[in-house]
Amino acid sequence: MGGGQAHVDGDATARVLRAAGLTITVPRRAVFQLLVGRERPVSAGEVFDLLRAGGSRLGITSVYRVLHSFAGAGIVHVFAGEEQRYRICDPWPHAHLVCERCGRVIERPVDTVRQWLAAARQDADFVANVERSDVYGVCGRCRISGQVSEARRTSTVGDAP
Amino acid sequence: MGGGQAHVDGDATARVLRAAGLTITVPRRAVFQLLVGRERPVSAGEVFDLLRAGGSRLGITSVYRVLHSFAGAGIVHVFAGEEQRYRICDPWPHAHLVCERCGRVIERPVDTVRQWLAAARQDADFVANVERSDVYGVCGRCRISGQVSEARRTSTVGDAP
DNA sequence: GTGGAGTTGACAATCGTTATCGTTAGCGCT
DNA sequence: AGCGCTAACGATAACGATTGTCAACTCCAC
Repeated sequence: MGGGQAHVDGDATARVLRAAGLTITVPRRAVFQLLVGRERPVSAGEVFDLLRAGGSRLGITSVYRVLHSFAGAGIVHVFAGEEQRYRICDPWPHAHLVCERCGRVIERPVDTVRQWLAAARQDADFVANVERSDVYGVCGRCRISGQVSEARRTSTVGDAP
Repeated sequence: MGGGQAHVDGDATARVLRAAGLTITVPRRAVFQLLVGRERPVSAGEVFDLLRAGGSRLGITSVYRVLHSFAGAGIVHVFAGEEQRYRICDPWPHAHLVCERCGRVIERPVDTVRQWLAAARQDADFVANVERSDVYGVCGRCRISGQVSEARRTSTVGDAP
């Protein structure tokens, strides 16, 4: 236990929040740090449970408020479903590829999907908003391992540092 | 008031339901006929309200049950969101293009989007499930008219025959 | 350190959806 | 056409996720 990369990103969190135009508060730091590094989106309830388990006193109402402020500032993406799930996302334009097996999300720059844009426009006179369109499928990891897990339904602890 | 094409499709409805392996009941006929021909998905609440306005005594519970049976049989597609919305869809493999302006849904055969499949697979080692991935964007009609309506949020009466 | 605006926390209310259960109706069979 | 079994229905209550309210509390500029 020497030099310590313990909470080195404490300031990085502040930097992200400030850049997003949000004031820096304890709840926002807590939620952001819980979200950072996770591949799978988590629900508000999961955020609440995980924070409580970690000793936080944050209320469920505040969890929702914080997540909304993040979504409004564009630093998290909201995934629709029976319950909404949240995940930190990059500031630049990108598409979301959601694995149906393991639930993890892959972000790819919009440039990559220009072919789809072109095809849709030509075929259906439709200009796709790739950033808003979550694409479901199977990621390379799961295709290889052929696993069966349900994902997006089971708890998702143990995916972030 | 002559020959009458009044309820000519009464039997067509029955044919669809039977082909889907569902028994034919009054509530299922009513919901199906309300859904048929609509470009925009409707919520369970809207189905309920519209049917009630039309004199039906169908309960909200039954609306959900009927919609679920339709979804299970594959004759409607469920659109995720704050509230779920339902729309009749074709039996063959297809992608859904959802207009963010007017809310209408365009179906395109899967073949059309093979390019996207290929691009995603090569770039992210990801095999897209095009049938499950609703793509949001702006349809040709709205791009031309440049209208501002909210859609998917306002009531959607007056879109089906 | 102080003040004011923005944020938080607890509680209650709301909304969409599902479970329960007694009643009813579809439909194969006679 | 009538009978009976099973599936479907309707009303009500329950449920879970999300939002509204409002007093107490922080963040941060001064």
